[in-house]
Amino acid sequence: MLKFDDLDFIETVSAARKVTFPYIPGLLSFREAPACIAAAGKLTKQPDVFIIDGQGIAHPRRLGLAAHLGLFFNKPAIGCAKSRLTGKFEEPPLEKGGHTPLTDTNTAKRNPGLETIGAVVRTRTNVKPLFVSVGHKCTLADAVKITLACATKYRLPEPTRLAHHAVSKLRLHI
DNA sequence: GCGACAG
DNA sequence: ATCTTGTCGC
Repeated sequence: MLKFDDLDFIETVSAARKVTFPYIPGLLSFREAPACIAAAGKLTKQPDVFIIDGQGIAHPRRLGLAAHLGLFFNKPAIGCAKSRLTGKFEEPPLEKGGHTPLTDTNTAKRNPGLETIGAVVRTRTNVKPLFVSVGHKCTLADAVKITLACATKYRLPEPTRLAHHAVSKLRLHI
């Protein structure tokens, strides 16, 4: 967990769980959520917003890992995925901060038609964009702003980058 | 039936 | 995700 304004380190928590479900596109929550929930339960302070390595509502059924966890925690959550699961988009400008909408066809009888489900965001100039989407309790505009605010020198936002780093170190002890 | 497919 | 060497660009 990091402090939002200056990205100062606050704490790192982790949890190890045996995999009980395979990776199936669209069903990532069933594989990842248990460990995520266990780890979050160890936090000594509650975060204001979760940045999740996966999709929010940019999901075939609008319920990606970030949406799932946000609902479970009843906290704001942002889906920050490294690649696309569903939806169409135009390549965003190559400069950091450039972004285009991620759209998908909604087949629900309520509001059929094209729907914006996320944003394709360039978090670093000339580098592959990230797929940002609302997870829970936030707007897409804020999700993009927060993602960019956390992406300083690298492609991935700092919280995600530090988490990957922490996991790599933990795996050495196994 | 044929592609697409978060991590 | 993981395997895996050299290489391209700022």
